[in-house]
Amino acid sequence: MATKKITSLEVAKLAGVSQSAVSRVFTPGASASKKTGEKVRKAAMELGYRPNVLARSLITGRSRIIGLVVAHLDNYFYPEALELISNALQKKGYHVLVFMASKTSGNIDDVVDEILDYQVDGIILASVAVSSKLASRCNARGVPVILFNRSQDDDRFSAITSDNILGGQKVARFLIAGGHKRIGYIAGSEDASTQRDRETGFVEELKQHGMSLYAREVGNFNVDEARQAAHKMFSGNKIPDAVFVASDHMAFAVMDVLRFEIGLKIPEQVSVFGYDDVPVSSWPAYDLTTVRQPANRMVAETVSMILECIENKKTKPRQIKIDGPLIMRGSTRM
Amino acid sequence: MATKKITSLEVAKLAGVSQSAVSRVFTPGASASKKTGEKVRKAAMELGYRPNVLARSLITGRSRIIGLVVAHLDNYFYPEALELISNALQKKGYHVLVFMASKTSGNIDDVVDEILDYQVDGIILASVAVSSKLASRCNARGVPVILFNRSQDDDRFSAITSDNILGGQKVARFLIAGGHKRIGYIAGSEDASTQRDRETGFVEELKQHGMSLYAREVGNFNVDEARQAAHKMFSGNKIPDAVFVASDHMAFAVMDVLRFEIGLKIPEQVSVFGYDDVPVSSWPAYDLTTVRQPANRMVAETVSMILECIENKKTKPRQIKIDGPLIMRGSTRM
DNA sequence: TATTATTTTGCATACGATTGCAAATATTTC
DNA sequence: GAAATATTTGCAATCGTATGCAAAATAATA
Repeated sequence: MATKKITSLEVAKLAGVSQSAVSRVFTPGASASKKTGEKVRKAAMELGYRPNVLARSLITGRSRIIGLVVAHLDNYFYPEALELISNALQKKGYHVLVFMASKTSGNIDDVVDEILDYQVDGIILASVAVSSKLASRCNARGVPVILFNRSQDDDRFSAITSDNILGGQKVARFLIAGGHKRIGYIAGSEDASTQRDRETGFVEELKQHGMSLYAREVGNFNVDEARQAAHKMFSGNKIPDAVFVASDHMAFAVMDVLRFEIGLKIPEQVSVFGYDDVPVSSWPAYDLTTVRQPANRMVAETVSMILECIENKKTKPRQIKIDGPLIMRGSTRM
Repeated sequence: MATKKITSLEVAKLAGVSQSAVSRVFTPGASASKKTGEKVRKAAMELGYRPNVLARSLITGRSRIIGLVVAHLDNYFYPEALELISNALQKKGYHVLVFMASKTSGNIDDVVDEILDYQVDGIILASVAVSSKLASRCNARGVPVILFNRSQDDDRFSAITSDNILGGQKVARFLIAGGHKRIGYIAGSEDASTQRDRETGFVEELKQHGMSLYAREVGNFNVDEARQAAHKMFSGNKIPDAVFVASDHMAFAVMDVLRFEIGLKIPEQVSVFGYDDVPVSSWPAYDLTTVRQPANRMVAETVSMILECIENKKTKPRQIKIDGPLIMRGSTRM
């Protein structure tokens, strides 16, 4: 097998120019005459030459790689986000190095270290929390970090989320307007900002109307735990007439338990409200009323923010909240 | 902002050794005395030094990056596979650079060129077909390419799939044994090997029993088209009593149409059979009988295969088919 | 202790590109 | 056509690390 590497030097020889000329032809914005441009391009084509991105990165200090840490790929909000992020970055000439945080959840810091080893130009953390040690390490290296769908008090990071507090409020208003009197809540992971904000907005709006949570269980953004939570919440004789579930993904499990195990009619006996608006929510089998997290806008903000930080190192971190609409479907009565 | 890069040279100075010593300490299998090892590690820790993977790759010629091209992330088989692949490779010290093929479907070749620019050690193509031009380009560079969940006649690639022909056969046998007389099929993309094989096995087994397809429509592995296909297949007065859908993802759409738009009972009036066994299939709302694609075993084979190819360049490409069990649930009558 | 075998270490080069600088060309202006 | 300006080009250094080679240090053997 002819595993020879084609370098710019060989192209240069064939084209009868210097190696630097070849480099310039392939470097946007460098000066090269039309004539050499053609000669070089022809020779490159002939040899199948393409610049070595790694070598280029070494000298420019920019790898055009973005590290993406993602957990919870089982929540279908994330595959969608991943696809959007990757596509958007690809369009800007960047590429995504993925790191899974799910199985290695304990040691996010190690994961980030590995990412930094690749000299990434930036890091996107999707639904992942970060230690402050790690924060300063990234800061020291001048690598911008953006939190996606998670926020954090640490103001060294930018964070893009939907407006979870407002979302929670909207859900409360909607359920109250629908005449529900016994409203339950199934929480996500207590340490997630999304969980906290959704619950805060929800509970405070209930309070505004002189109400409070009728029941509360924790599902940890996990299908099995959500299932158990539903069982607990609906096993006694004092059951809610509505339940707000902190994510669609959990809401599906809850609906299944209510319908097929407890035997309750949705929405006649219980209204179920989700959060995310993943594709499955619109499928007739669930037809779940939910709050849309506008993935495309969140991704657009994330990408433009990280590129801005890369271009201009002194960009101040910002926290962006994007409002998402209520999507009314059949799992709630009005 | 103290954006200074810590290089091996600085560590060397602090530790009072040569730069090569530092390099050796961080290169597994290189000779360094215990004493210098300690000195270097201490200095490195103090400065927060970590080797630059890119610089290392430049000289070793191995980047420890695997390029992964993936389409159809909306089919939940793939997020799962992606997670498994990434985790498995991470464990072996490799990392995954993702490329989306969905939106840029026309120009897979360009995508692969971009991948090669990063000097990846190998490429995994998930449900993506490849031109032979591209094949030879990868071959010329000595970069192994593995097809995941897709096979191809071109014997320059290894391919890992489930045993789709056998799977199709099993489905046919099961449906026949269940006493179904009018059996329909909703196909995936005609150009996908998975689609072809599933259909081939299915139809041939029907033939073995003196039967043939009662109806056939194409869903192209796409929810909307599957929906339309279901409408077409079940709109006349000659409707099937069973339908095999080439993927779970499409099968959900078909079930929704049958139940909520046509008004048929599953499985009393129609049996629905899927393929993949994605997590949603086991959810009670669908409870879909299906053929499991053993993602974990497929991934294990894929990863060990690609690592083998990387270690030993002259490994011959192989086509591996992995048998998957029938998962019997409530969407089919026996 | 002297001698040989083994490890460890530093020097210098290489990987494949980019880029500042100065020389060489090409272009414009008078 | 000569002088002044602008553009192209090649040379050489550089990015941060790995590694062959020979010298130095250490360990093993007699």
